Amino acid sequence: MGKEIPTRQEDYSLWYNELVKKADLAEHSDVRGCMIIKPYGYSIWEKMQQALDKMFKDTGHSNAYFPLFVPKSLFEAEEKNAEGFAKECAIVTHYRLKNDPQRPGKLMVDPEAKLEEELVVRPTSEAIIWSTYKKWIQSYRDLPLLINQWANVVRWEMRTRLFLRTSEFLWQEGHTAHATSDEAVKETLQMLNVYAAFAEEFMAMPVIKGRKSEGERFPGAVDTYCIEAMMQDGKALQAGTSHFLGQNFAKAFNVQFTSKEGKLEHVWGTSWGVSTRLMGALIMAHSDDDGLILPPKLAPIHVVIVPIFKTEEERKKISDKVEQISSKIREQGFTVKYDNRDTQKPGFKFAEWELKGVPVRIAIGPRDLENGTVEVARRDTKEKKTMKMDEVAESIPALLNDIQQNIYTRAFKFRNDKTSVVNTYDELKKVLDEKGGFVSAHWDGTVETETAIKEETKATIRCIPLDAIEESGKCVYSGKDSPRRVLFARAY
RNA sequence: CGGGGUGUAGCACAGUCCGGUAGUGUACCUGGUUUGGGACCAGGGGGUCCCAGGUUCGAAUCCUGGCGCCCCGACCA
Repeated sequence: MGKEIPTRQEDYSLWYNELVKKADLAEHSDVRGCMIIKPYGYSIWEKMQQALDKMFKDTGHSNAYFPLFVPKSLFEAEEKNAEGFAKECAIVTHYRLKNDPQRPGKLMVDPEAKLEEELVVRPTSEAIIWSTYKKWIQSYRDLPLLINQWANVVRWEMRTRLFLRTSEFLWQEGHTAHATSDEAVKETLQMLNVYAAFAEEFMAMPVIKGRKSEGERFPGAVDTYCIEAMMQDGKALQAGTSHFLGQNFAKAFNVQFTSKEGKLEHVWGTSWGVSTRLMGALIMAHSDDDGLILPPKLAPIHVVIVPIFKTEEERKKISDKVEQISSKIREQGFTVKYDNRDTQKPGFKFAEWELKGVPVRIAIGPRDLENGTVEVARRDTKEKKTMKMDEVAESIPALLNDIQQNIYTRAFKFRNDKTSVVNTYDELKKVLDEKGGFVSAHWDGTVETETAIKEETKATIRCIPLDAIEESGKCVYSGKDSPRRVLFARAY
């Protein structure tokens, strides 16, 4: 990229778009607000999927798939949910096109093929899934029902941004049903913890676990929990949510079961999801002015090997050595890319793989052949060192581990630096304007105060941290009593 | 939907005020020299100048009307 990470919001947006494009991750589609995820970008998403999917299975969940279309009447059943999404729904009204008599060779919607009932393209699947759960659940023996779906959803947002907010996006949505409220709450928190663990261990991105305020709650949920991350421009990003639905959907869709005691009761629900937005989080959490930096645990390519050669003979000699090194690295469970293209120069390749965020690069040239060495460069610090050729392969696991740790620590420090504690409204405004980041402040717990602060400062309550200390204070806005601090930030 | 910007080669842009039939960089192709941090030289291919209509001998350029995209806002579990 060759530029400093910009601080102005507008410049940061352009910088972000350029990075996404140059690192070969994704591009805007000609289709309104949609995104084309390119093979390299998709391979990172696949790594995320694999890691998450394993965590879901380890906690007892199974995958299933439900329809893309939700009949409008089903969609309406849970009123708050329907209302919350109504403004951003794509709707199918017809099922056929026909030749346009006015314009030869063109097609038009066949007015005779109007659907009796419109189909909503799912913005989320609660409705279609709970209408199915009604059929699947009769007895406490059918519970808990622990299901996850990998799918695409459509939300017709006013304004879109690559990965962070697109009209169509890929995600996973878990939907569970339980016999008791306690069990459902436990599930909600368990999945929140799964998300936090994924963000921290795999994405090397520290997150704050918390509960959403009433104003930010998922429509139809009793309680919404989230993980919040801090991006390098000082804005917060909601990286995942887990909802305790109470009996709202069970009642809306009449999902009842007979308990051990023989009583008919409504089940208790949860839903939780993360999306390709995590890709945006990954990019904005770690990139530098040379491009993307990938945590080794999500990198599709762990090590890239670049040969430096003048003659065909040299290339062959290097290739033989590379063969030995890369097979030793692969044996340890890592992926190696040998970039032996003779169409690009080494310097070009160095820059290209750095842009794509490959954690480790090994360069081998004639000088190394002579000395029995290689040059090893790490992406996170751009540090280079010369190593013995026959020792490099076994040093890789520790190096990758170190990179994973280092970028986590770096992001953690950054977030801490960007977290402020304030006690007055003036301080809150000042910090938001000058420093950004999370601001910890007392809040009286009312929607009115939250809305007023949002309107005046553009900052929202990101969450009420789960580990917030109980301390009595005065709301920075209203001066009323507050039992604990909450986190404010401007957010994506 | 408001404010601002923009639409010309795959990409990034100049040319538009002042009308004369399209250019630069990069990428691409060919040949040669190169190769330890984004190579160099020479040659070459590539365009409905967003769309529609109008003015004019002649429109990328002027006029009218559409549309798209970008950034900021509004919106955003």
